[in-house]
Amino acid sequence: MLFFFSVPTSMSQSVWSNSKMLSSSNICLVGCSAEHLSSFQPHHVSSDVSDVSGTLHKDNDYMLGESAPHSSGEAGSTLICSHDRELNPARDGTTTRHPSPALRSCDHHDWNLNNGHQAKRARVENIIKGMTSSPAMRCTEVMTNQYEEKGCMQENERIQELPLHQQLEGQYRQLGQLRTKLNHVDDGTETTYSITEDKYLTCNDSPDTSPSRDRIKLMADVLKYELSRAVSRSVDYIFKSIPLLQTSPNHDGSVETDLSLQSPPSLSCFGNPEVQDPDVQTEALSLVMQKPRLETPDKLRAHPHPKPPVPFPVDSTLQEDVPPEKNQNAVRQQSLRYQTKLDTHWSSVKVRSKVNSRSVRSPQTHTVSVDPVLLENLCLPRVKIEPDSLVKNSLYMLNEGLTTNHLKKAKLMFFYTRYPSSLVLKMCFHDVQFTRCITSQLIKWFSNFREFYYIQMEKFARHALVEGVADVRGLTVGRESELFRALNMHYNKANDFQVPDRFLEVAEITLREFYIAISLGKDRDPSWKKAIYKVICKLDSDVPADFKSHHSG
DNA sequence: TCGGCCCCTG
DNA sequence: CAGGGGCCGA
Repeated sequence: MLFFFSVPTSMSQSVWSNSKMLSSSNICLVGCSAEHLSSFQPHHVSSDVSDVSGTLHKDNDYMLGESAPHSSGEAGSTLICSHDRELNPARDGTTTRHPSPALRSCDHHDWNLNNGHQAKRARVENIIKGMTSSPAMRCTEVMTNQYEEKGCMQENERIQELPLHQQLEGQYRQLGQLRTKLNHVDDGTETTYSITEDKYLTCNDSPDTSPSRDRIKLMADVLKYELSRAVSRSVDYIFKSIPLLQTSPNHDGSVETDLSLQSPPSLSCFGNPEVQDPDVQTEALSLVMQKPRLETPDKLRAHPHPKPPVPFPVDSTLQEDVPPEKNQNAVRQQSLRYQTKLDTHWSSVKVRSKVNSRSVRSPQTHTVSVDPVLLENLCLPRVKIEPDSLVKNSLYMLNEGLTTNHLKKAKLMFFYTRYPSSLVLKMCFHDVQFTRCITSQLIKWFSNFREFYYIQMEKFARHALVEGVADVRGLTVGRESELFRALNMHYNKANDFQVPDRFLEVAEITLREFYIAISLGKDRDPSWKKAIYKVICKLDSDVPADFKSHHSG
């Protein structure tokens, strides 16, 4: 049963600060179907549905009674607000990003640096700039770097003299070559680069069309790939160049290195707080950073890169002239070096607050002082390296961060659970190494999902009131309703997932809760939504076993 | 103090 | 979607 209690406004104003006052008016919607709410008519009720005692616990006990199958109720569903187009602001995803003027500025690199050290610095600066500039800029720079590495300078210069759209065309032609090269490199391996996915391979290269969304996607994917590689090289560079850069003998004959204090200007963002706010930089890095990507022996053989353009010191044991067996050992050894260094830092990392995120000089000798906050923000999972499995599946090992597939999966999970417990998250995302960073990101995702969900609910509820919907029974959520379409577009954009009926019921309940609350004028209370959250959090369903199986997507 | 959540902002 | 601030309960 659903009970309504009359609660003075003055009480509802303070319910969250004095939660015990309303403990007797606890309204439990567990097992409450939409029909219970359907009898509600705002003009008949002078009550308050606030139950705000306690917090929105995500304990599993709110699942009780929720796993029973529910009738769809679809037959009776009516189309609510379907005539209202302005409720749904354009979110069709067709927005085309206009080519940034930055696309033209490919020529700011000074690739004529006649000295290897300067070239390295220039390269690092370009990468850092690429991390902080616009996506289009980054993409162009990455592409530029790629082709300059391949001796395509002349082609780029020719392109830059063309009108903008022709520049893009030209770059896409080059992109096609890059794509071919990447496909060749990735032959026979299952990688995370969406560039190798079929749908991107179908990208046509018709020269007379403006840049299509597929092409932008393709560019973005190349960007991701290249950024990932570049950052990987950066980490490698840091680790490998520290002794070269900063080794200074101590009085006792030991060697002390400190990147944070003496890093070269081009690497200042990794440790020099005076040049760039470390938080800003780590923020940017956290968006693009993946685990240092180790190239497999196959890749190394298939990609005999010319040495000069490689800006970062390459482990000599990984050069292409090394026999494959040795390369495997080299990969293993390099991975172990990463692991050792990362573990060294992780074990000594004490999470510090933002205001204390400056690099600190390690008091120990024989250690390297890399800002632990940087490492923390890099979302570098602790790598458990199994030597035997390393060579077999190094790519899997390197792909422990959250991917777009994980995001898609999380969105689909939202159809079942709006407030997943960390246990559920761990069960459903068991293919990722759970660090605090990963956990926080997943929680944040669901927080964002809820935010969108409740915003839609409030919007449609308010519109129903404006439209003069007098009876809450007139508020239903069917698969054809605008509200469901908006939600489905957000969480199931590809529309390739059968949304459970239960979600429609929960959505309907939520919509009615908002409608009731607004009609009662409860939205004058700044915390009026919390009562609704309290109700909705009890309506989570169990996530199907499929989500807990071994494939993430 | 910490984690979780909401809210706001970009 | 991510970052950050504020709030609250454990």
